[in-house]
Amino acid sequence: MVSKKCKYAIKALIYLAKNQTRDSAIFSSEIAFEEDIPKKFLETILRDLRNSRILQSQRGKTGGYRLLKQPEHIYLSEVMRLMDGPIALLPCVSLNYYAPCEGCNETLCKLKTVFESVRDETLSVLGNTSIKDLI
Amino acid sequence: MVSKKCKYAIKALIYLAKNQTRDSAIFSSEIAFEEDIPKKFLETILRDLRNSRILQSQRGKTGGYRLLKQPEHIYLSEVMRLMDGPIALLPCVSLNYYAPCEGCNETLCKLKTVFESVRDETLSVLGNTSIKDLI
DNA sequence: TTTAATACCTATAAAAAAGGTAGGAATTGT
DNA sequence: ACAATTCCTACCTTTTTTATAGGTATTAAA
Repeated sequence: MVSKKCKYAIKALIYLAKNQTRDSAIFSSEIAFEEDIPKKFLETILRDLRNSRILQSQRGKTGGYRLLKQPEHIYLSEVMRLMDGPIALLPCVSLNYYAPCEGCNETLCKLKTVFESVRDETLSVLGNTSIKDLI
Repeated sequence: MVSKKCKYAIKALIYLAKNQTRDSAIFSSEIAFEEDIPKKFLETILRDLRNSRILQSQRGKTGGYRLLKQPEHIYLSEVMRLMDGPIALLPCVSLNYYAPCEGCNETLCKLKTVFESVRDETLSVLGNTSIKDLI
């Protein structure tokens, strides 16, 4: 399941994308109020998005957040990986968070090929859907 | 991610399928030992599988477990739903565990259609892979 | 230079879920 | 009667999720 944190991140990104044309940066408090997201929780989410160069931030009295990447280049797969970790359902088939299965012969394990298929099908959707598509 | 509980269930089912031809039922202790699954934990898993008519059990000294459904009719989607709940990544697109999204207009929400696609693609794999396919 | 409003940072905490155990009751073939 | 099993309820521990508290650093404007 997609976590609340991840849903909040997507909502915030959509909000920022819709209000991109504004002159000033957008306060986290505004996003929190408009999208009904706990303020302090949202701050940690926006910081993560800034750290991975999806947003840029400005400090001080007239500070706030802006998109750094354009909405059409922010894919759901990227946001979900950032917030929730792997897309894959097994660590041993994860592209970005690979970890070996304990006590399972990967060359013989037939589960592996099944969950590689699931991963590929899932990524073909999430890797082709951007924030722009959600507006 | 698939939980350990679910992996244990799949392993146990594969073990039972491989040893189907035996005269006697198979002890949970044997499965636990052979597949390296905590014994007491496995008992609760086998009970769930029996309650949903995938296994049948026999009590007493010569008791044990047997498959009730044939391996080719036990699909991963069924086992995963039983162990981990919904396949879908959002409650509002779950076929078997539907729950409305709070504070999200479902008719307008574009996330919904995206995650319906993910669900359908995932089910097309998991709903067509049986325990027999994993042996 | 003060002030006020913001982003930023670290630590903490409450709630839920995952993973597993304990102890014994009920059942059944020998 | 006995031994070995399934079955059942309750509990426990650790990890993850979902936040909150309290303050520091930064910046524009008064």
